Amino acid sequence: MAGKAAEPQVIWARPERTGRGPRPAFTRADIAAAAVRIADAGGLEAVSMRHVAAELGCGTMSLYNYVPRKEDLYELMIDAVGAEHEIREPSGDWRADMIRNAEETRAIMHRHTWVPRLMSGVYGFSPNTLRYLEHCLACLDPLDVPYGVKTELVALLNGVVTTYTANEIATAERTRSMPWSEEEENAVRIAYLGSQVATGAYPRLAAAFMEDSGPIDLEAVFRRALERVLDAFDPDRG
Amino acid sequence: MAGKAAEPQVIWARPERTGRGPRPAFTRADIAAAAVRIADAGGLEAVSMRHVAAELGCGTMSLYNYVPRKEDLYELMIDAVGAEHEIREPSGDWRADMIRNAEETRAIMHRHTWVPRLMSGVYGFSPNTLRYLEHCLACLDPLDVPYGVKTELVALLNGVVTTYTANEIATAERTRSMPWSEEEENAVRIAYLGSQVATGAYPRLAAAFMEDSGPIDLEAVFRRALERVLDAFDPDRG
DNA sequence: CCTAGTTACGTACAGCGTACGTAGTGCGCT
DNA sequence: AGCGCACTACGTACGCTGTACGTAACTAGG
Repeated sequence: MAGKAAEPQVIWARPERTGRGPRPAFTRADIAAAAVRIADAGGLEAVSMRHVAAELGCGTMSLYNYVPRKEDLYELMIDAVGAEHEIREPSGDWRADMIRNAEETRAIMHRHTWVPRLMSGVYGFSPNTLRYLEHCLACLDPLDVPYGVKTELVALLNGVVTTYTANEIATAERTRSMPWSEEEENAVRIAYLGSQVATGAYPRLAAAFMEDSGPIDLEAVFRRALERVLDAFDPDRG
Repeated sequence: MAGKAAEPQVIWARPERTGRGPRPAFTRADIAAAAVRIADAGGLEAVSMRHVAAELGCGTMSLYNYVPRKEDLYELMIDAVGAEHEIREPSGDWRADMIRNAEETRAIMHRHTWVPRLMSGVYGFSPNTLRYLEHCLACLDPLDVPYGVKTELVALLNGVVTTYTANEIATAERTRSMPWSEEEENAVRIAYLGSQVATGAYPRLAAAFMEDSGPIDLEAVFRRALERVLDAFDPDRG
């Protein structure tokens, strides 16, 4: 009735090549790599259909043969960085393996600081995501709980990794984009926080800031959070 | 040297009114409320400076007197929904109180589905955010650990709430924006997942899907995740 | 009272996603 | 073998975005 309609919305469900017509000049991997390159160099806002097309050396609208909507380009990008996970044989120590996975995810996100911003609103079942998920479950083979619990562990851990790393990146980028130095920015921030705290409305926040006002080791904070989550699933926790 | 420069980057650090010149026609709260109204009705992509100005009944560029950059408008929006947290006297049971806080955050996000997308990349020290943080610490008064641990608990819990709710919203919106029904979408999705799983490359994912393929209770999944996180901090855990 | 700093806002510009139309190409079917 | 159709390629154009800049009106501090 309504003309076209009813193609698969999810890019992974549509075949990369149908066999009819001229050979496509690029693969999805080519396109994803170009977009990733641009995002790494100029941030997520530099990723426009025009820029990606230019990077590939083709007309802007040609891109739409491969990527029906820009949102799908994002999906390709997430999948592309997912390929950077180094899948290795599980060691038998599920805690150590999961920590390694989490640290690797964090490293990937620090390498591609736009990833966390894309994580909300992405389908989540790209080939490399599935590959990584399967790998996590393999690492959890020694843990004797139902698969339902294992998937909850993976979801929880990934969530923590994403939010923690997103925060690290956000604060880092904020200070980077400043025309002034990091010290100045921190001074302004502390001054503001101090002025708020000084009103007496936030006594516990004030106490918390008093407790440790030195420079914080983000890596250590991250590690502690991981251990906490794993503790919650460890039957042998002491 | 370079002309202007060096105004506070963070909107909360600049005063709402300086005392000089004509009385401003709106407050920050007015602007935030207008933006929230638009986002609730038309999604985050409907929030443009022009739309917000029109909603307020003023010229587009007048908005820039109040909000130097669009990013700051987002900041106002996050603060505005933060006001929806109902701060009530802690009960003495920190687990119950924190679960209540988390459920309330989840409810707010479901009421304003654009919140999770804005959480990455926002400053995080708006007045209402500080208020909420202070409240969480107050709820944790009965827990006898250093403030450092308490703030880590709050951060971890908020992270979990955000990612879980973001996922719920993402899948819900995906099926809503379909021209076809939810059943059809699910059929396509299951068909795709099934085709992937059928390759034999993901045996554990296959097993996990076999284990429970019925409709899942998202609320219960969320609750379990909360309990897990709280377990990790509970000295009295059995 | 004067004047500097503010509010208000119209205009303008560069860039965005993408609908649409047209031309060329090569696989699959008859 | 060759027809036809589905595909690739891409230029043009439209409506929208954020916001720099200039101008006019206004008001509080010195």
